[in-house]
Amino acid sequence: MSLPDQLRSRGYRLTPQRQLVLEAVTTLGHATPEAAHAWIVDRSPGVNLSTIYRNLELLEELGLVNHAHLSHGAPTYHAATAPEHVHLVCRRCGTISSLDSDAVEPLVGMLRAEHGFHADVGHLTVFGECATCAKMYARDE
Amino acid sequence: MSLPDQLRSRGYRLTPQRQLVLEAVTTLGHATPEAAHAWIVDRSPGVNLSTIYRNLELLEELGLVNHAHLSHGAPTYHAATAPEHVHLVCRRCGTISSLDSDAVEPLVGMLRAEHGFHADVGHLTVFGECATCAKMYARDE
DNA sequence: CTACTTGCAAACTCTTTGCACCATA
DNA sequence: TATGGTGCAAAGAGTTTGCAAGTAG
Repeated sequence: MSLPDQLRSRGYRLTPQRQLVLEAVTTLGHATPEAAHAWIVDRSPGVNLSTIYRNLELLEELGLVNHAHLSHGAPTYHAATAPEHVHLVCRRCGTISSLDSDAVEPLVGMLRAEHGFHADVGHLTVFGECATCAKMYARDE
Repeated sequence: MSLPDQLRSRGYRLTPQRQLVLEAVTTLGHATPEAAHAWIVDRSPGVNLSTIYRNLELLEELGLVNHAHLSHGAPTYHAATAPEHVHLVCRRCGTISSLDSDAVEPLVGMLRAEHGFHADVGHLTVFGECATCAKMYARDE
């Protein structure tokens, strides 16, 4: 269902700001509220940060975007249309890479079968050390 | 190595506050800075929140405690002496359960073998819906 | 027209920092 | 007694909210 229909069917209105927020998240791929705001202000000055927050929340409620917590607190949003993926975050260099959800299917299946737990894969973030940093710091510490 | 030795060997001092912070985290199991502070003030009034923050940071640097991000931003600390575990957080009821790290060993091994990524399992949190909530909401939405 | 939205500014929460006094080693 | 540590208060980041003016339907 398209954004206008999604909105109207629930009594919300279609505003330029809402379209921009969705567009920003879709285009940026991994967008913090701050980053989305910067992208939007670039093409439409005057849009307020609080509007970004309100609309990210709304779009998430509608299921059009999701968020995950990469690093210390800054939530990162992606469009729900993007293929679902797991994040790998390197705590040394901060690099964020994506991993197809299929790769964690065994884990998800096990959690469901043995613990009845329905994991939200799109929200899953694995912290650690990326290949590059692991090599670089191999002999330290 | 004990706390006093850990500290002294790096030129830090042993203070009652530091002992309390470590004790709070060990006792509480899952402690936010705020929770640790409450626990400490209970037995030693006057200890400041900023001291808790400073010492949690220090203890983590020494490898005596670890933290994970459960829910929206509030970091949760555990003693490093506790067995390493993964957190399962239910986004409906907020229940936090633990899962032995062995259970995710296949995933960790795969990440290392195929992506060179060294996952920090103790920091891993899986969000989703617990068995109870999954049943309760099965027919909604 | 009416109710939903927005911009703006203030309020909030969580965390960090500067500084003078205090206490460990 | 020489640092390193603490309490206190103020400053910061990130996010939320109240309200009057604006606008989609």
